[in-house]
Amino acid sequence: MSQLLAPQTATDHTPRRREIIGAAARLFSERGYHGTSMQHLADALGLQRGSLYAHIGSKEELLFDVVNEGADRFLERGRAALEMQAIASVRLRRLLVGHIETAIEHLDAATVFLNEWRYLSEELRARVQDKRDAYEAMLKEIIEDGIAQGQFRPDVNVRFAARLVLSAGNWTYAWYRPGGELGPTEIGQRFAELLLKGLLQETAEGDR
Amino acid sequence: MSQLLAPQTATDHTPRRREIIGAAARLFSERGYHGTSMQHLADALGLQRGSLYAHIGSKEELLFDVVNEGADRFLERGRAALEMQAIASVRLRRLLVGHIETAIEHLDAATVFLNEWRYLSEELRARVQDKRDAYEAMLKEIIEDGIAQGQFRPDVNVRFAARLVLSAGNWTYAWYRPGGELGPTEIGQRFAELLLKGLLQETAEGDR
DNA sequence: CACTGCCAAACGACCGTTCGTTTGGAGGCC
DNA sequence: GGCCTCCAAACGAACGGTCGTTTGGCAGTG
Repeated sequence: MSQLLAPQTATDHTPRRREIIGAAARLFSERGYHGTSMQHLADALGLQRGSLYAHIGSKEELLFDVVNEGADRFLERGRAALEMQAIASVRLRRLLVGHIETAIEHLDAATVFLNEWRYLSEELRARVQDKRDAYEAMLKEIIEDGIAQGQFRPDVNVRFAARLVLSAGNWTYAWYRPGGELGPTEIGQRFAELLLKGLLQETAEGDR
Repeated sequence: MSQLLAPQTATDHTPRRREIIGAAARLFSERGYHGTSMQHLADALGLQRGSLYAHIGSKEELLFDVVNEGADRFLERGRAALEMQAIASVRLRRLLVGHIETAIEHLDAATVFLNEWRYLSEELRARVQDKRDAYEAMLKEIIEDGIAQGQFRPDVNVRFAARLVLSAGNWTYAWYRPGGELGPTEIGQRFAELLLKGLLQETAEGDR
């Protein structure tokens, strides 16, 4: 009965399977999907190659689990930002901070989500693409609100602004290394600040 | 004699080898390095697997050629922006526009440079890392100049600002598809505009 | 006794690389 | 022109090894 109420959200993965997905996330992010063999994965878990197939259907299914889980985490945070009762800049800030927090707190899964999803077969990739599109739509909606409310410049191209925000968040995995001076939240705040206010001094108008 | 004057710059690759590197760039960017077999590459060139080894040393050497060539193109453009006689915002704009132009005009090589370089062996990867560091240093220098000259906000963190600019440029490969409405130059200009001026209206001061 | 979780072995396919040989010209010499 | 030499380019078979996946059995637990 409670299964019916939570049909898709609570992925009914057995504990052992969750361990395997976690190990796969780490290996896929380090070595890439094609660079990771089932032997690597089995070694990391201390068992034989073939034994994995008692828990999973295929290597690709494993990739999908990692990628899909990553997508869901971003979506969840995005939805929270979208539904805030606040002006656009605050919601945008929340989205970007949430994005970077998610990317860093689950660095392996986020890396796989961003880098390796394209190796999914067409059908599975399409399901991930839908979630990406939905996320981007949320971001655009916030930016459009900001323009309509007169808080953002009226001449900004919504699509480009959204891409810039996503670029800031999506490239994090490429340079972030644990143990840095700043935590995920502070990193997100600083990027949001820069994106909102820009590099130029407000008084400087010498630029074209 | 003239060989001695240009010892390293003019990569002395035979024409056939250049074809192979080009095909490798395309395949590596599409399927990933580990997802591309020598059979794939041979098929794309219309010859046998083993015949490739008359022209190249190894698969990894091929990856290095693609990645290194990509790095050199970015460096060249960065140097041009750094040496401009102009205020910081103009030089920053030039760097970002050049970056995106390079990324799009050589989309395959740029994708491989950004995504697949980490699969190089330690020694080769280090040589690429040096070029990346040099490029980032150029960008930081421009930003520092902008602050020193009073054109950029004095409170911007140089490292973060540089990362934001690089994020904008480096994520391009992930969404750009040929045949869009805007060309590389216009895309770079718009990103630069957004990064310099920010999203907020100048009059809006309600945001913390 | 049934069930889980894993092992050990095997499957055919494909991996990157090596190697001896063949091919089609280009250039020098009579 | 006819002949010989040389060479770059590619072939096609083979190397040892690894790939992802399947299968049958066995020990341990409820």
